[in-house]
Amino acid sequence: MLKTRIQELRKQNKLSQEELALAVGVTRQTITSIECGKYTASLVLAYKIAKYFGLTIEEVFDFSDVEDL
Amino acid sequence: MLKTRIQELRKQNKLSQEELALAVGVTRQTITSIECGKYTASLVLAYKIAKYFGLTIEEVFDFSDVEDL
DNA sequence: ATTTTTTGCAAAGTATGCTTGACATTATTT
DNA sequence: AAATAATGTCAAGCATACTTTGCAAAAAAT
Repeated sequence: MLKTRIQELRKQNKLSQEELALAVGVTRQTITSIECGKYTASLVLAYKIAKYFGLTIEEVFDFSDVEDL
Repeated sequence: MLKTRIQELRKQNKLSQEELALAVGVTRQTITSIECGKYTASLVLAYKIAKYFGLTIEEVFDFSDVEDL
């Protein structure tokens, strides 16, 4: 499962899960599940979250555990 | 549906769909479907494809049509 | 021109992302 | 201390990513 900086970024910006969810057009449970590692965000959702924080996808999601090509 | 530069990058590198598929660990049909816009790649697959070409996700996938936040 | 490689497509099935609704626990506020 | 806000979780269901097999057409190679 991918690690993410979402929780860290959210707290830096004093943002609740619900506010972020609303901003990127998903439900709060979706944000919770991604933060807690239940599943990986879709590409479009990953983009929306990164853009919301003014970052790239690679800056928000940690791909270091993805098996080598 | 997201536009991608996959086909363009593949041809620049003289790579068949099957070779790319093998390299990133999916089937040929998955590459075809993504190139033809049948569906959007998952986040991890998007990363693997971008990394294969030595690019970032944002350089391979075109998010300009994703609705504004 | 014939063979071989590459590509597009279709249908059925499995796996995973996301929703809805609801409840319990932990912060935070007053 | 009591009320409110924020978070984690569970289950059922829908939507979409991906697989498998197989066939047909287009492109490339011989």
